[in-house]
Order: sequence, then structure tokens, then C-alpha cells
Amino acid sequence: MTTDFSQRIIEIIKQIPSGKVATYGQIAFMAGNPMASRQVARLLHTASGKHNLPWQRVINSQGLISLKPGAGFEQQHELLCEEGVEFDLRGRIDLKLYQWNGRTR
DNA sequence: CGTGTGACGCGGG
DNA sequence: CCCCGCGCCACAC
Repeated sequence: MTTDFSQRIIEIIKQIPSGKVATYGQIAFMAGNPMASRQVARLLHTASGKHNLPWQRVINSQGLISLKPGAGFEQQHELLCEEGVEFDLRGRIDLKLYQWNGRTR
């Protein structure tokens, strides 16, 4: 049985617009638990496909993809590129430009 | 029930 | 920039 918290996280992620990204901490904060960024990550890892979530739009606070090469990194990079998100030479995303403010949707 | 681990975050050296 | 440590939460052993 999914908890309300989990459900909220799902809903929030669903709201992230294409071309924008959000951080784990940001989502946890919006869901009501600023310290549950880990839970957010875990939830994504497990139920990303079950809810048709744009999991690729969730990255860490450094603007980096938290997945390791060969474990989804490429796919996430691909999907984001298709949405217009750009990466710098170090594979980092400029949050100033692409981070979802939580209002636009 | 203690311990380790992880798609995390933040502060410090 | 890198490496470490600590805090937090859920889960597998």
C-alpha cells in the first residue's frame, strides 16, 4: 500500500514540465518532508515505470545525473536532450536555467 | 534488532 | 575539484 507521502511524490513528479528538471531535495521539500530526498530516490528507482513518471527529470542538487554509466545514465541523458535540456562538458545541467520552479507546469 | 547500503544533501578541509 | 563525515529515511540481511 502506497503511503500518502509516496503518492504526493508521484503527483509532484508528474507535474514537472518537459524541458525542466527538479532535484530530489526539492521534491522531498514540496512533498512535505525536506529530509526525505533519499526516499524520493528510492521511490523513483522502484516505481518509476508503474506510474509513467518522467523520472528522467529528477536529478541531484549538483545538477548531475545520479545514475552510473551503464545503469540508466545514457537513457536519462538521451531523454533530457530530447526535451531540450542541455549539459555542459562535465555532463552537468545548469539549474539556473532548467530547474523547475514548482509553479510553472 | 543491529548493520550495511543507496537514483540524496550539506558543510568542511 | 576531490574526498570525508554526518544526518535522514526505507529496506535487505
